Amino acid sequence: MRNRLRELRSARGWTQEELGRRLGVSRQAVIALETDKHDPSLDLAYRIAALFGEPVEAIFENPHAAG
Amino acid sequence: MRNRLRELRSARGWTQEELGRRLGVSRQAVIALETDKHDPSLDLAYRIAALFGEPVEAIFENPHAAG
DNA sequence: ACGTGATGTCAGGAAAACCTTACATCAAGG
DNA sequence: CCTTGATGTAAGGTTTTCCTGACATCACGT
Repeated sequence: MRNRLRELRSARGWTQEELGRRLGVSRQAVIALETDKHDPSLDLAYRIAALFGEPVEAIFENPHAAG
Repeated sequence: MRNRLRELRSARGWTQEELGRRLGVSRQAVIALETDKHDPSLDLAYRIAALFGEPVEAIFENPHAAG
């Protein structure tokens, strides 16, 4: 699922390790998300949205969105 | 994670099996969500939101929400 | 040339989200 | 009483998400 994670992270000058620390996940998990290896759990998606102050849909593209 | 799945489903008069069919998951998956056995994947959460025409955050309570 | 930091990959494992099948309960109707 | 439909539980298996640890690369500064 396409996302703006790398864009949002580097806009804040954070490393993948720093982002992982702030989200409570490993650096590998961050890499897997940024490189589209897999999708986040809903709970992790909510933590990411809270951290960046944006709705989930604004960060992770919804492939089932209406319209 | 608390959610309004059962409320939204029964408001439409659907059975758990019918909802599972519309979402492309098993009846057990629907039960597990409604009874808080586990959280949906982000992709499934998006399918649910699209089906009911509401944002994800309006269906699944975000425990990390700001404010 | 050397070391350091950031990124990515790989291997192997743990945990959570899904699956199917089977069985129990309980309400409503005939 | 009996059947049927809706719901829930349980067991066992697959797939996906997330983990640690090790290693390769590449840019940068000294």
